[in-house]
Formats: sequence, structure tokens, C-alpha cells
Amino acid sequence: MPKVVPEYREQARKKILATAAEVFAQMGYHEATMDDVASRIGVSKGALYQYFESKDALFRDLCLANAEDLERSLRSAFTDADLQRVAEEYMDYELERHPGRTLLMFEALAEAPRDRAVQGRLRETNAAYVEIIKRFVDELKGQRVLGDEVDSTSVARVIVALRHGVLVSVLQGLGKAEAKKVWRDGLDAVLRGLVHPPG
Amino acid sequence: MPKVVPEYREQARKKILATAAEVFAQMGYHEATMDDVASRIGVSKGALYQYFESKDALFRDLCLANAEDLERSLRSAFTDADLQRVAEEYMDYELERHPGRTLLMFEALAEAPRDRAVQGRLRETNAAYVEIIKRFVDELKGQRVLGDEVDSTSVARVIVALRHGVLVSVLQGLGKAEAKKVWRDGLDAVLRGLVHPPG
Amino acid sequence: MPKVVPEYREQARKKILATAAEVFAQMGYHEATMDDVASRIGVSKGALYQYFESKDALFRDLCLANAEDLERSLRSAFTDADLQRVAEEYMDYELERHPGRTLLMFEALAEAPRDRAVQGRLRETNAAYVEIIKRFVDELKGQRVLGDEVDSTSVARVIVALRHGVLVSVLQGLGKAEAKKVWRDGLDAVLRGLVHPPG
Amino acid sequence: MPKVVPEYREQARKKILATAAEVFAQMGYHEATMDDVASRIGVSKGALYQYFESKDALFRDLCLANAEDLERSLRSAFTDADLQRVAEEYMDYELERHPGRTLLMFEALAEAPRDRAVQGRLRETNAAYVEIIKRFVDELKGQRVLGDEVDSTSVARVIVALRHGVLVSVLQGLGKAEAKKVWRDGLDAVLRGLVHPPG
DNA sequence: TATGAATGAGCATTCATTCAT
DNA sequence: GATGAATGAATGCTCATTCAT
Repeated sequence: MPKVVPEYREQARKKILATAAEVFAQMGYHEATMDDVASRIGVSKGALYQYFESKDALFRDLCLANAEDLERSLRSAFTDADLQRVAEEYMDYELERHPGRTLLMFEALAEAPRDRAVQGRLRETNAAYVEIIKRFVDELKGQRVLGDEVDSTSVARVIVALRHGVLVSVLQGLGKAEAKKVWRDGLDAVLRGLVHPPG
Repeated sequence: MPKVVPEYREQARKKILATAAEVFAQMGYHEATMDDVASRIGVSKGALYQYFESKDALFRDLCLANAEDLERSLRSAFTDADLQRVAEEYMDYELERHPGRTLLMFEALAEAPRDRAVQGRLRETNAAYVEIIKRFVDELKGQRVLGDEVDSTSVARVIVALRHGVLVSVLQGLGKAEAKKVWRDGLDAVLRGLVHPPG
Repeated sequence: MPKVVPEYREQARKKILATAAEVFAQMGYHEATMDDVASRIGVSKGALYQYFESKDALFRDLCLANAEDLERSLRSAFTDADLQRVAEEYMDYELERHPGRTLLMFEALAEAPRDRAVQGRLRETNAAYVEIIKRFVDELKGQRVLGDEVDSTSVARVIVALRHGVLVSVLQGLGKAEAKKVWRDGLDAVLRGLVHPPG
Repeated sequence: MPKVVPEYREQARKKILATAAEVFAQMGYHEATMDDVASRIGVSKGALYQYFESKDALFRDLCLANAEDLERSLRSAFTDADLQRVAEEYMDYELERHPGRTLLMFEALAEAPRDRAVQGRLRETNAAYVEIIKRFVDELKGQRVLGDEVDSTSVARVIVALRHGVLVSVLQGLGKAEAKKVWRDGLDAVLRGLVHPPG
């Protein structure tokens, strides 16, 4: 890590956050030690405390960053008009490129009931997910792909739940190919049941 | 805890398992100490070790028992003919009566990638879930509620994923009422998209 | 273990002592648990406490019995007139038949400085050894094999020390054959340097 | 304990080793706790673990260091030409100045059968002892003090065994003065039986 | 700022011993 | 007498956190 630069602190923080994400995802938050994180960066344990108050704070910040990241990727994914394609690409991304991130989400989830900050952020994140999907659904409504009577928030919540559930299924051992099919089928059902309702 | 009874050991084991489930669900596996579990029962720490080799083993056995329990309640719920009603009652049960159990599931989920036994059991459990729902769907097909072309395994997987996702949503702060609606809507979509197949 | 017999207690004690000797010799006093001893006999842990006040007391009694045993075998060995032959047979016995016993002696030795009773017994035992050998040497003097000027106590002490040292050497990895040679050579030196003093 | 010095770690290790030697010798390896060692140094328990992986590792390293130490003092003692004098001074040193060391040797001896590393080192140490004495005996042969037919390895082994045995005798309660006499007599016998062979 | 030695509270685990049956 | 469940004190070890350099 170079020194003296002004934005150096921010760089260092990010480096730590990124490494901690790796380490916590691989070893688990409780199993991983501050030393594990530090030595992976090639830095002394004490250095971490110059950027984060505690292991807990590091984890919290990590969850926040992770949530923002997730939110961002969701947001950038759901911009196109073709929900099916968009959703599929999104799940590809989620499953192939960031396996550890899901795990981290569950570490956080397990911690949440005992950590207000994480809890709050989780709630916000989930709301943001729903909002993103909702906007997408609204757009589809605007394009007359979906009927006006569709409750876009409800649909969005189902889709978000489906997303969570698929990821859980993968953690429980469902193969990635099958997981993608579940995701596809689920979306399909939700949309087929909504698109051009019979009559 | 009385003594000398032959099935006493089994009783004691169950008592410990039940208490540990409470304690771990409330405090979290890592935060809870063996002392917490022991004193909640009103027993000395050492006593626990006569029934479980280690805290880890206790947790593992707990996860297994929990999984069996979950499987059992799912199985006993999905016997009636009316999936909608059945599913709703099941989710009521899941959300109202056993809040800690869900948490425990996520503790286990977070631990799973580092514990083969838990991992294996999780996989089996998930497969069992799918199987239970699948049989239900097959029955609906037999009753001509669903068409023959429906892939019951796929449908079952979607429903199971939906269940997981709803529970995750709740952990993320979604209200129970909303969660139930998500579950209802999701099932509805899956079945509406399947029932009365167009034509 | 049969019951009701009057000398039963004594039998039981002996059984425990014998088993404890085995177990302690194999596993070491500190590593071995009362359970190890009990289950080797096929008896419950609690039963041991009907015969011995504590693990420590058991060990102490064991050391005493062991010392007596050692003394007895030494005594029965050193009766013949041929010291060389007698000594050799004795070492054979010591090395071949009772390897664990030596170990036990060192467990005791290590414990001795902190246990008066063991310490006392060790001292007595050593004195007894010296006495036995001394009597033997005196006999040889009576037979004019050794000169009158020989200090039989000193000789006896050297021989006893040699015995100890040979056993230590074996524990340190010296082969049994070599150990026997050391014993033979040592005795030889002691006697050659004493028998028929030059002139 | 000062800091930042480069060889500081080595110093600290030595300090711990030295203190542990004292504590283990006084209290016994099993009785002594890591806290005992730490607080004797005036350091926290945790500090010890920065230098030694475990109590066991500490003991092992201690045995090795002790063995080296013993070897060194033996080596530096047996350099002069007068074996009798040299041996006597050596035993003085052994008995007067390092009483705990002998004890430690027996702790190790009792542990050896269950610890390969200690076992190996013990074997090596014994071999080294024999080698040192052997060289000495060879020198005496070169000086025509001993005849060529003398098997110096055998003689060395006897002397080493005698050394061990004398120390055991002391642990068993033999007075130091008597012990020295045994050592002197034993050596005397070995040499008188070898020096100037009759004829 | 970075370092890493030291801290010290915390916890899992063991096991000799007890005692109700 | 025997049993073995329960006890509870003891202890090895970990690791987040601090702080002198």
C-alpha cells in the first residue's frame, strides 16, 4: 500500500473492505480473525484499526458496501426492457461471479437480529430491491406488456423473494443449472399469470 | 431432570436440543455459550458434554433435528387437497409459531460451506421439501386441477424457493402480513400460470 | 468381579491395582483417567472410589505395591551364589517381562519431590535394594570370593545405581541387547576390580 | 521485557524457556499451569503463545534445550586428561548447581514413550553422551593409560549408565555425599578393572 | 502511520469426585 | 456394593484490542 497520497485513506479502506469480503466469505465471519484479513493484505493487524473501529464495524461496513454493490448491480441489470433476458443475465452474474457474496449475505442475515445497523441496512436494501423491480414492472405496464390492474409492488416483492429463494436453494445444494431454471420458471409463472390475463 | 429411567438419556438429549435451539436462535450460535445453554436448563456445563461431544456437535445435531422437524411439519401440512389453503396455514405456522427456527436455518446456512455434515443434511432436506411438494403437485395433476404437461419437480422447486425467499424477506424486515401476501401471490402466480392452461 | 465373598474386597483392590498399573504404564498417570481404569476392568468409575480415596491414593498405593514387587523380585533373584548369572537373569526379567513397570517407576520419580509418601517409599525401596545386594556381597565375602576389605554397602550402591542407569538408558532408546551388555560389563568391572585384588 | 530489538524475540523465547524450566522443575510439568509460568515472568498468559504453540510445545522445546545444555556441560567437562577429577567436578556441578534439571529429565523420561520428538531427542542425547565419553576413553587409550583391547564404546555406556543411576539414586533419597561416593567408586571400578590389566 | 508484542477477558472442554438410586 | 449422571473447579488456548516504539 503506497503512502502519503491524500485519497490514500479511502483507497486503503477499500482494499481492506475488499479483502475482508473475500476472507469472511471464505472462512466465515466468526472463524476469520483480524489477522487473517491483515495478513492477506500484507499488513499488520494494528493497521486495520486505523480504518475500522472494530471487527464488528468492519463487518458492518462490509455489509453496507456489499448491499450497495448488490443494489447497484441489480439497478444496472434491470434497465433493459426485456425482463426475462435481464433477469437471466442478472442471475448468471450472481451465481457465476460472486458466490462468496451470497454467503456473506447469510452471515449478515444470521447476525441481523442482533445488530441494529445491519438490520436497518438489510431492510433498506430489500426495499431498494423491491423499488428497482417495481419501477421495472411499472415500465412494463407503461408498455402495455402488463395490465394496469397489476400491483407492481406485490409483483416486485414476489420476484425479490424468488431471487432470495433461488440463492438459498443453491446454498442448500441445488445445482446452478437447476437454480437458473427455477428462476426462469418462477419469473415465467409470475409474468405469464400477469401478462395479458386471459380475456 | 429425573434419573434411572431407561429412556432417560434420550429425554435429556431432547431437552438439551430443545433448549439449545432456543438459546442459539435468540443469541446466535457463536454468541451463545455452553454455559448459556446449561444454565437455561438449570444444569451444569459439564452435563451437556455427556450428551454431546462438543458445542459444534450439539449444533450439528440441532440442525439435523431442526431439518427433520421442518420436513415433518411440511409433510403434515401438505396432505390436504387445497394447496392454497394448506400453503397459507403452513406459512402461518412458520411465521407465527417458530420465528427462531428460521434464524437457526440461516445460522446453519452460513455455517454449511464449512461443515460437510450440515451441508449434506441441508441438501437432503431441500430434496425432501421438493419431493413433498412434488407429490402434492402430482396429486393435483391426478385431480385434473393441473394439466399433464406440467413438470411437477420444476413447480415444486419454484414453490420451495419461494418459501425460502419469503422467510429471507421477513428476516430482512418485511412485515409478516406482507410476507404472507408475497407467499400467496407467488403461489397464485405459479398455479394461475399452470391451472387452466390456455386452450 | 464376583461378590459377597469375604476376601472379595482384597481381590477387588488387587484387580484395580493391577489394571491401574497397566493403564498408567501405557498412558501415563496424568493422561489416564479414572474412567480409563474403570472401563478396562469393566466396572463403573464410581466403584473405584469404594476401594481408593482418590486417583492420587490409587497411584500411591500402586507405587507401593510396585516397589514391593520389585523388591520381591530382586530378593528372589539374588539368592543364588553366582552374582553374574543371577544379575543377568534379573535384568532379563526386568527388561523382557515388565517394560511398563520401569515407566511407572519414572512416573513416580517425577512425582516424588511433590509427594512425601511416594518419596518415603522410594527411599525405603532404594534402601531395601541396597540391603539385598549388600547381603549378597557379604555372602560372597564369606565365601572368600571377595576380599574382606571390600565395603559391601558401597559396592551394593554402585550396583543398584547401575541397575537404575541401565533402565534409564533403555528408556532413552538403548537397545535391550546393548543394555544387557552394559549391565554385564558394569558388574564385571565392579567385581573384577574387587575380586582377587591385585596382590 | 524491552521491545523493538531485532533479536528480541530470541531473548524473550529464552526467558520463557528458562522460567518454564524453573517452574516445571519445581511444580512438575502437569501441575504447573501456563499462568504459573507467565506470572513468574510477569507477563500475561497470552504472551507465551506468541512464542510457543502450546504448553506441550513449550515443554518439548524445553527438553531439547535442556538436553543440549546437558550435552554442552558434559562436553566442556570431559576435556581434561584426568577422568577421575573431571568426573568428580562434573557430578558436583550436576548435583549442586542444577537440581531441577535432573527432575526435568525425568519428567521428560516419563513423557517420552508418548512423545516422538522428546523420544528422538533423548535418544540422540544419550548417543551424544556416550560419544563424548567414548572420545575421552579413546584418548586415555592413546595415552597408554588404558590398554588397546578396551572397548571404548562399552566403557562409555557403562559410565553414562552410572551417571544416570547416580542421579536416580539421589532422587530416591540418597544423600549427595553418598551419591558422589557411588559415582567415584563406580568409575574407579570401571577404570581399575580396565587400567593395567593383570599381566 | 504502521508495527506487532502484550493484554486479558472469555470460552470450550476435561475430569476427579459425589451421590441419589 | 455398584452405577453413572451431575457437578464445578480448573485450565489451555484464542483473539479482539491496545499502545509503545
